[in-house]
This record gives sequence, structure tokens and C-alpha cells, in this order.
Amino acid sequence: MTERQPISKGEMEIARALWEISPATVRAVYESLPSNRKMGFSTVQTYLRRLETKGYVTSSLDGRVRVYASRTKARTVIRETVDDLVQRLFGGETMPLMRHLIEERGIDEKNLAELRELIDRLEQETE
Amino acid sequence: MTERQPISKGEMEIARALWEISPATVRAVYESLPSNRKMGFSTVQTYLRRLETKGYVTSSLDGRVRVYASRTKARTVIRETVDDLVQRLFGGETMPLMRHLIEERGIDEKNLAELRELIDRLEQETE
DNA sequence: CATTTATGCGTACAAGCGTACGCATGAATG
DNA sequence: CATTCATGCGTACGCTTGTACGCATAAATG
Repeated sequence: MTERQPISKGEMEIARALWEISPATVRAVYESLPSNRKMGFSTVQTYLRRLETKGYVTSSLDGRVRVYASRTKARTVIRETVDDLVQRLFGGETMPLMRHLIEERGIDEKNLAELRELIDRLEQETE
Repeated sequence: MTERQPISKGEMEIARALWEISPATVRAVYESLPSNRKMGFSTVQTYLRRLETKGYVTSSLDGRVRVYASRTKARTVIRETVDDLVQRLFGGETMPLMRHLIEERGIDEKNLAELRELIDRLEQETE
């Protein structure tokens, strides 16, 4: 059992940014943030530091610049996070969330097609 | 725009419990919690108090017992929470979460059927 | 070389969170 | 009636979170 401390919401954004470009320096992560969600450079620094303390990322000094790299797979963090959410908000049931996503968030035609495919594939496996 | 303070994870569990049985006393909420997730009576009390401060629930004294009732609709809280999660963990895209749910969390046949139906209905409306 | 710029690292700090205790008081029980 | 039980309400407390500043130092620039 890998006992990691839970990741916080803010840390999550940084973890996600890092997954996309890992390995990366603080600045690279900072600059990869969507322009509408700019937090300070030092804030990003702190988050990365904390992510390392919690075991989600590793880092090493390359010369005098610290380079961070993901250590926990995105899939794992996503699973833990979503499981927790589903537990707390839906009592552990997946379908209500599914319904919510389909009914309340826009899904365009292309994605509808993909969804259909996913379901088909799942049905194959189930049987 | 109703500017509510964000709900915390713990508060969410209690809010959810209350939606199921609102209006209800602290004890009723406390006892409605799943047996595997028992937090102290006074903890529930504190959460309800905070939920009221934040505007998610109301309460009134019935004799000397306080009765709490939901004030914000489940749908609203769910939307806000899920939107936030999707933003932080998937950069705002719904499909990755959808994929995750379908692939990583078990969906049984009955729900598969429902899912199919939901998609069909959505397709109707889209066109 | 002197100055500006970028970075690491230590530290800060208020607000929020999770969890709960203690006291006063009113209700129930023997 | 005396004792036990339940509840409201105030308060607490260490931990986490979000956000960041300041200093020292190394790199780049004029």
C-alpha cells in the first residue's frame, strides 16, 4: 500500500501541468499554466515542493536548476481522486456522476460517437 | 450570482447525508451515515453549523432541538464540485473523466443499458 | 567588472479543515 | 425528586492550504 498524503486541489493543478511536460523546471510548469489561471511563480514552487514531500513527484538539481518529474502516474491520482469524490458526493455510486456528466455538461457529436464506442467495447468484455 | 463559500470534502458528506433525509436533526444525520464512515456526533454538528454559515443549509429550533434542512439543491453543489474537479484534474475537458469512469470503474449491464439510453436521448436533442 | 535577472530555499501567515471537548440546560428514567 | 442522558453552543487546536516574500547566490548582460 503506497501511503501517500492526499493531494490538495491546488497541488492537483500543478501535478496535472507537470504530467503534461515532465520532466520540467518550475518555470516551465509555471509557464505552461493556462493564461487565465496564473498563480505566482513562487506559489508553483511551493506546490512542487509539497508534491515532492508527499511523494507525488521527484526532483533533482541539474546544475543549479531544479528539475521536477512525475513519480505517481496520472491514472493513479485520478483514480484516487475520483473514487474519493464519488464516495463523498454520491455515496460510492458511479452512475449518478455519469448521468450528471451526460446531462449537465455539453458533449458534442464526436464525443458522443466515442462514448458509444466505449460502451460497445465494454459490453463485449462484460459478456 | 450566489456567492457561497466553497464546500469542503467533509462538509460534502454531511450535505449529501442531509439531502437524503432533509429536514433532519443532527442525530438523524449522524445515524444515517454509513456504518463504515462514522465520525463523531459533535463533528457532524460542527459540519452542519459550518454548512449553515456558508449558506448551504438552514436550520431552526423545534423546541430545543435544532432541525437542519437543505437550502442549496444537490444538483447545484454537484455541478460546482464536478466543474471544479474537471477543471483542475482534466483541464476542463469532460471526456477524460468519462473515459475514466467507463474504463476504470465497474459498470454493470443494467447501467450499461441506461447509459445507452442516455446517449440516445442526448443525440436526439443535439440534432 | 558592475548590474540586473532568475532561481533555490527558508520562512511566513491567515484562513480553512477535521475532529472534538466541556459546560449548561432540558428531557427522560427509576 | 435525583440521577442519567441528550443536545445546543462556545471554544479549541494542530494541520493543511493558498499564496507569497526575502535573501543569497549564480548566470547573463552591458
